[in-house]
Amino acid sequence: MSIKLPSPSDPALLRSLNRRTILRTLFDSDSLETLAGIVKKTGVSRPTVEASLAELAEQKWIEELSPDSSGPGRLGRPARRFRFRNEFGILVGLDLGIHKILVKIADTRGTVLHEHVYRMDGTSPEQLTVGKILEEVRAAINESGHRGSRIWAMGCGFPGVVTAAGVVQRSVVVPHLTGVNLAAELSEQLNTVVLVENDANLATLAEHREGASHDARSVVVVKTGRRISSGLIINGALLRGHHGAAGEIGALPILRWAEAPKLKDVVEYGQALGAGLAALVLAVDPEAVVIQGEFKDQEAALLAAVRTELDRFCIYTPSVQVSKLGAGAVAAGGVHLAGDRFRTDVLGLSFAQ
Amino acid sequence: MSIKLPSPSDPALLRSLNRRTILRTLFDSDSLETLAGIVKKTGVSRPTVEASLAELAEQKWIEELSPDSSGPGRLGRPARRFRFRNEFGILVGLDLGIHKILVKIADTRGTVLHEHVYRMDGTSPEQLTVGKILEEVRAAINESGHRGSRIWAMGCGFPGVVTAAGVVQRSVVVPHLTGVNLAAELSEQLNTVVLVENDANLATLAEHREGASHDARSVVVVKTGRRISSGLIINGALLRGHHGAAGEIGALPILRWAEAPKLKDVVEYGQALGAGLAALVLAVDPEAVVIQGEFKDQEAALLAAVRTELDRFCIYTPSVQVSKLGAGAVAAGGVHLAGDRFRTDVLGLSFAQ
DNA sequence: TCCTTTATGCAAGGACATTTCATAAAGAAT
DNA sequence: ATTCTTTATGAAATGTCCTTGCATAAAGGA
Repeated sequence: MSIKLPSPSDPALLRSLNRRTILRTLFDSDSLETLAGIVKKTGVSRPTVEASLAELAEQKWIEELSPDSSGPGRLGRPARRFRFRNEFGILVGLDLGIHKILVKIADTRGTVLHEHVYRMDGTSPEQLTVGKILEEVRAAINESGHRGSRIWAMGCGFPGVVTAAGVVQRSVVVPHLTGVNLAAELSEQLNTVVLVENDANLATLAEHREGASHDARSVVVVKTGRRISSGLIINGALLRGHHGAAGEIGALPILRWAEAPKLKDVVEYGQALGAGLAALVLAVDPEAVVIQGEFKDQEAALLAAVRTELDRFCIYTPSVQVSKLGAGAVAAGGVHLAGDRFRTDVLGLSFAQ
Repeated sequence: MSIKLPSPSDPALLRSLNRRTILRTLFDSDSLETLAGIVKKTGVSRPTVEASLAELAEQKWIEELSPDSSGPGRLGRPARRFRFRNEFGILVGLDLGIHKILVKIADTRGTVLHEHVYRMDGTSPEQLTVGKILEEVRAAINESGHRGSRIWAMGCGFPGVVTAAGVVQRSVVVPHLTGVNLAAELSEQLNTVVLVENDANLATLAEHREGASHDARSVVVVKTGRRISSGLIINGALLRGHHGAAGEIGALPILRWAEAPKLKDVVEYGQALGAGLAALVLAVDPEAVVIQGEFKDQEAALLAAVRTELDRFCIYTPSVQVSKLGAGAVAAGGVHLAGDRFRTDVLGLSFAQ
């Protein structure tokens, strides 16, 4: 699936590296790029850029558009223009739960093109099967008009502990899936890379990429509700933990009593939350803390209570915010996970210094 | 200081990359390597290896030894033999405290060649100045017989919070150094890269590299004593935190009361420690927990108490051990930090897939 | 002394990248 | 309409680096 690089002993490595650089330049650029523009941006010589563009166009990664000579101050011979074909394949983000299966279809840049949801009443968790998941994913793809498109990667949020390989280790809400290799089964049927991750962790990833803590290097995200859990971003990357169980702080007594919060007690709740988080904040020293949950007009009071408590215990109190992401956070995180994989595989990581 | 790589548009990149591969092969190999052996190991063609070896020898990174034809089953023309000149420069590890300044001098592989200690009674912390530090480091280098050698990097453990750039942010034990840019001042005088890090964090690094949790991907290390603090290894790397204050869990009430533990109360102490660590273990899901401190024959009782408490709260209880590293842990961590920098700069990171 | 084995020396050939000079296509000026 | 200026493309020459393949060197064993 991933695109391999030749070894350093093969001169073809240079061509591959340059092709990547150029593809990445087009990927990163919102507007169109001209040949001469790429030469200037990358510092690579024109003949090389030209050859790479030809190869990339042949492989359908990019396409050449007709030259544009319109516009006022445009002097000289019109430049050849190119664009990244972000519709070349798709990414899938998936939120698996007992109340809904939510599927997001995105282009390779991560822009969501279509959303599809299948709702359940939550009383029959055994409805959630590999077959049902496949059915809804395929329905979503068909609705989006991408039947037959290549799926570059799929990121799935699952309510439970999942190993790095994608095997369900344990789940309180859907115990019948324990032991199932979700990643392998979905991967085989959909013929793509499937990444399965704890749902709270995926929501954390979404928070980091497009939410309140956008681009902070290290973030603690706390999900409140029936059960409290958390997720950690460390150095810009999601922390999975040794068993894939990082973030499961719901078992803590200090936080457990606060289940099912009443809005009247929001200050008390905030105090408990702050005290519970203090250990984590002191240990990790994050840049930001984000709280996910429904607080309506009590938001300010909650934040104040949490901040006060953190101030009491911590050396450095991070920024504390309430999440603005809604019910689509987990699936959005799935799209990000898939997009990360796509960029790693296809565009390559930054060059090792 | 660091060795830069040409851009991918320069064919010389290949040569640099191959030179690195070959240098790393010699660095990683304990015994001597022959030319033909390197060819087989790396897969690079012989003429290329030959050219790279010649360049590396010219730059004094490696040296050629006389061919060795002795030995029983050694048939054929004797191979040319090469070795990495691990004495080409040195690494320095430093432990700065109010009771001692400990300096470790190591070769570029991280093997400690010499230790030097300057003891203080702890009552006059203002003794610890940049000038005094320099004096002891220079004394250590001279004693080790490496006067004039190039220092590739120095890693310093400091009792306080230090920014990533090396500026002392706060320190309870040596408050007079607050605001001092330790890294910059030492770097200028010693003409080398200086990395300053919290001392507990450096001890954590040492624990990860040569201690009880050797090579675990994620580790929580707890330092007990007058003041409790911790360090985290995440994905094999030390967690600094946004302000460089990661691990300062000593401010927690649940842990604070346990200061100055009496050995009689070791079970009670272990329970408090386990309860305090539970939040961290649940959040991070580490592979191992290591406890540093003096417990003598009470060790087993302490471990049992901590484990019991962790079992009560956690989903997955990590392995819990007591540290075997002694008073030299911080300086050892400094050597590792310096060694990491050396390997990154000189040998390069693994090639980005 | 000759054969086998292991290793080095050297030349030929191919892939890439860069620089340089010539040509093409547009707007602006005469 | 023609010419000039600007911007961009086309194509050839040159050099670096790597690999393959053949010849040579240096050891032990028969």
